[in-house]
Amino acid sequence: MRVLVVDDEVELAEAVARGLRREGYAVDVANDGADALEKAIFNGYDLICLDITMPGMDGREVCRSVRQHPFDTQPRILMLTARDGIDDRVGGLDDGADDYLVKPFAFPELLARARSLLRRDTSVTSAVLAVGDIELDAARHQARRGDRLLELTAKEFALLRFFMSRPGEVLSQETLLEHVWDEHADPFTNTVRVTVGTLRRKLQVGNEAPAIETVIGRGYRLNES
Amino acid sequence: MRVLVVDDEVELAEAVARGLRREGYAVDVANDGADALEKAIFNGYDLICLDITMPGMDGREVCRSVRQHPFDTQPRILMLTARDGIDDRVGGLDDGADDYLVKPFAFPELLARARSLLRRDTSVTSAVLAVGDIELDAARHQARRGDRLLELTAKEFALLRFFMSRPGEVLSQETLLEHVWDEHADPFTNTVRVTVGTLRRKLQVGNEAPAIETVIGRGYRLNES
DNA sequence: GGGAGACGAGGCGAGCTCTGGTCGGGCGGC
DNA sequence: GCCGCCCGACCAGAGCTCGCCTCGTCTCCC
Repeated sequence: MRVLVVDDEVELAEAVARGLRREGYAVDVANDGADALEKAIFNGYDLICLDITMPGMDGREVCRSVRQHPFDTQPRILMLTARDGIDDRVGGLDDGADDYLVKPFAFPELLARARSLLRRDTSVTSAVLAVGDIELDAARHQARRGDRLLELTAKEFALLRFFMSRPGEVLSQETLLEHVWDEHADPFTNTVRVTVGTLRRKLQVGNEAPAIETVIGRGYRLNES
Repeated sequence: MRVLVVDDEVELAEAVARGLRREGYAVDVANDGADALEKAIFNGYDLICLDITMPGMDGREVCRSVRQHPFDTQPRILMLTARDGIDDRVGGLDDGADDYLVKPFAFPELLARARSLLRRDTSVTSAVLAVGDIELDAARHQARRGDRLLELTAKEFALLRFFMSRPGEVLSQETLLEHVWDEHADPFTNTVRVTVGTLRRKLQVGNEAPAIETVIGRGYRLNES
């Protein structure tokens, strides 16, 4: 899971980043709003921990801009606010933040919120994903290829969802590991290959070309047709 | 779609209203129970977002009054409750609310719930909920499977009702705990598993596939057929 | 041009972890 | 007291991961 930590207090941002890295997240840091926005758009994160009060472009502005950007999947945004003034908190949610945390906060609390946001079912945001003749309903935890209902495990389902959120793109094993597996995943594992393998087999129709194809040396790609 | 937002925190109510208007709803705001009730009766809404804790006439009271009014079509009611309050959510559902949202909530989540409530054709408000051959009469506190009357405890009943309000959806243990149990529930408890287990047994017919199925790693799902 | 080695990917099966199911005891409210 | 509810403990099984082997391709060397 990729996380961006944004705070103009350099020390604090670094401390939070260290803590998150210890938990196995891939973390980048930005110290002002402009930098944050650029990184957010360029890199694409799963979660952004965003301080509200910053000189120049403040957190709320960043939040609004991020929300206007046409990501395939919008990052979750966790606002960090110094005051617990209703204005800030409400304003933040109004700007499209998913949750907020009042400073000073206990680190485990941030962790808990982060986990909960990342786990939160995308049924909230989207109904049914479709790529070619593959359909995926997150709320029902059901996927089908044509008429055939697919029996997928949780991992396979998560993997398929990730592929379907980026159809046609080549996704490296590293990227998949980062986004679909959480925390502590061993970078030398072959579990990605195995899971891609079984998913591919479950998606197979007759002896058509497989929906997920291998791009040797680069990764895998879900065909859009 | 007409929506009424009720909250004594003026700022919060306005923020929610703005967000809903951006989505194309026609939104009115009330800041106390009496005003809310009057508007509800005179204007007739499709949805009421109703804060529970208000001075004077509180949300539950408003809810009960609305439910007693002979509308052609009853509005859906989405209760907003404070996490640290002592509000009994199960009791709240008894007052006739259709769903709950715990403050602080992510705005997209409110939107999603609103959409889902407005889409839903069978709601808790109708006298009898029915999914497949399972029927549940909220007013009488009775549930039956086919001809057989089910002997359910309060918890089991509340759980079944929640499942029946979201047929086909996969509901995580966390979600169930949040909606059916109150906020003091220990997040590490296994009471959800136990209660789902007994409910499942009571719903069992011969050796058919169970009505409530387990989606490992995700949660439980009430089959629609 | 042919063969061998290296490398990357796929397949299979075993072990382990972790989730979920069940049972029984104890606590608290009516 | 009784009943419903919660909790701890134990058990079973599914699913995840890993190691090892195979297969195919590319490259380098003879």
